Amino acid sequence: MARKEIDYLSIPEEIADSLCSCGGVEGLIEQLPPDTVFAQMQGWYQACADPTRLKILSLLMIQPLCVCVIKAVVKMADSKLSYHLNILKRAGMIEGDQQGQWIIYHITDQARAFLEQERDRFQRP
Amino acid sequence: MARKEIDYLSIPEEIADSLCSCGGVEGLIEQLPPDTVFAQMQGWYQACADPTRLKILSLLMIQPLCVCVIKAVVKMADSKLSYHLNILKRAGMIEGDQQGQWIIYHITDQARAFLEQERDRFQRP
DNA sequence: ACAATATTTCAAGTATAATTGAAATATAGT
DNA sequence: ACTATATTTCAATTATACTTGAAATATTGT
Repeated sequence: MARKEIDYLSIPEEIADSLCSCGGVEGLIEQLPPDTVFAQMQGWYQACADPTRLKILSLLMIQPLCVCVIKAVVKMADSKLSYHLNILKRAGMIEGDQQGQWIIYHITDQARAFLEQERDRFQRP
Repeated sequence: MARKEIDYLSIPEEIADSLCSCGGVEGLIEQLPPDTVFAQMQGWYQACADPTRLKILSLLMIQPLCVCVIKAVVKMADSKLSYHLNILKRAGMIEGDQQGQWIIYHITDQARAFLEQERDRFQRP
């Protein structure tokens, strides 16, 4: 029955063979995680898909910082920086605590673990 | 000298202290990777920032597949699928080999390593 | 050479994300 | 209460990414 399904697709033999042994197209689909997982992952990577935000995360790996210091490093308008901070916050990558007049951002454990893993992949030739 | 720099920013004491001991704003900047690294990372995560593309990668983790089988799984128009395949290809996450009439895509080692790491982070509650 | 299938490319339209500058909020010090 | 500083929010614009359908390319079999 999986065979029928594969036949009418007309595909190369090698692919057909291994496809058969994993249940055809239906078998492949069953092996995939549910779409909710892809949606979650997409959100996380989207938050990382910006050089400014990656720099901010990298910065907060060093130590927690208030917005004005982050701003002094990344050199951009307040509102722009705030926009990016908010995206990182919504993604669960940073958290901010009001301390007097200032808001001090720190990186979350999740994000720190992720970036430590990723550091090796991107910072070694 | 780092002290002066920090003073005129007006920041909370705790931050100022640790900032001082790491060379002020200049010290922070020096600890960051060069911008080229952030650009590279950005490209990679951007390629991952789409549920369709994540599904395709997930699929190719199982076995190499021709476009028509991928299409049977993700259920979308040829041109749309081709667009996403091209993005993954440009990012160095998949490669395609013409085999007769078909093009068979496989995931690259880099992408496989990345997704194996990431699987743990997203597939365990 | 021709027809059929697989895949990509292109141009136009639509949707989403990023930037900008002004206005709003919050806190601290006077 | 008033001023100054820090940060965020908002609405409008601009830029980028995604989608669509038609046309182009490439390969195979006749």
